[in-house]
Amino acid sequence: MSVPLYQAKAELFRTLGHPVRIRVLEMLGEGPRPVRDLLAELDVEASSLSQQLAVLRRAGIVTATREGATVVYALSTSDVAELLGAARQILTDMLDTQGKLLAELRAESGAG
Amino acid sequence: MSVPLYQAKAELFRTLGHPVRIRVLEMLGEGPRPVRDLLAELDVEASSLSQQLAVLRRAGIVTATREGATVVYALSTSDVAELLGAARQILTDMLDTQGKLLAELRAESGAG
DNA sequence: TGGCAAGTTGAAGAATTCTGAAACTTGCCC
DNA sequence: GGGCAAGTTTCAGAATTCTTCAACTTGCCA
Repeated sequence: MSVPLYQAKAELFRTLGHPVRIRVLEMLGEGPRPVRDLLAELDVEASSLSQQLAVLRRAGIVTATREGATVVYALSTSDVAELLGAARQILTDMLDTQGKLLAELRAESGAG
Repeated sequence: MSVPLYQAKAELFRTLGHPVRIRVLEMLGEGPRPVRDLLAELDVEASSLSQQLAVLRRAGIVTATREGATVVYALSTSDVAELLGAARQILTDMLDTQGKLLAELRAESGAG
């Protein structure tokens, strides 16, 4: 076996662990986009975005296609959307639980 | 808004981005486990494992319960399993694609 | 109470990752 | 060919994260 699956998973998650990269993936989830568009929405420097795109490219999560002067990025697999969805699910779950705990605490201190 | 969702997602993924933490989550996916058991399967030092467990705890992904001398860990939400499943899906997808590309290349060089 | 097993915590140095600045390609239009 | 727009690459310093070692709790049992 070359790379154990759990290590590949860890690397995949690490690759996703950056706000700009997440936003890029979310935008690409709606369809391919030229770098220019990503840049317009992201409020980061071009070189910085390029770095993050390179990270995603190296990981094989996105593909880049040159069309004349512009470069268009796209998801390599649409499964990425599910991953992001699962993450959102977990986060809302956790926020929910926290909210309930807070409410209980408030109720207790009100009653006690 | 306190923390933007995309940033929370990035932090969540970053939290998962470590081989030991992945393996711990996979084991906990089968049910709660005392640290001792995790340690037995993982081939890392106790203090190192403890560090990684602390990362997962701080992120709210797992919970720790003391039972006498032993500490038992469990997933805070079973949604984590889906996240890991989605990751596996992406990886097998990508390996698959790569495999096909390799096969095509071999076919071409064989034919050419 | 002493001692051991089970974990956790703190800290320092090594290794990675981030960020922004500057330089470098490519393609296009004049 | 000259110049500009669109991206990428390289690099150095700052910030994070990892790993290991040592010290510290807790609970249990003799």
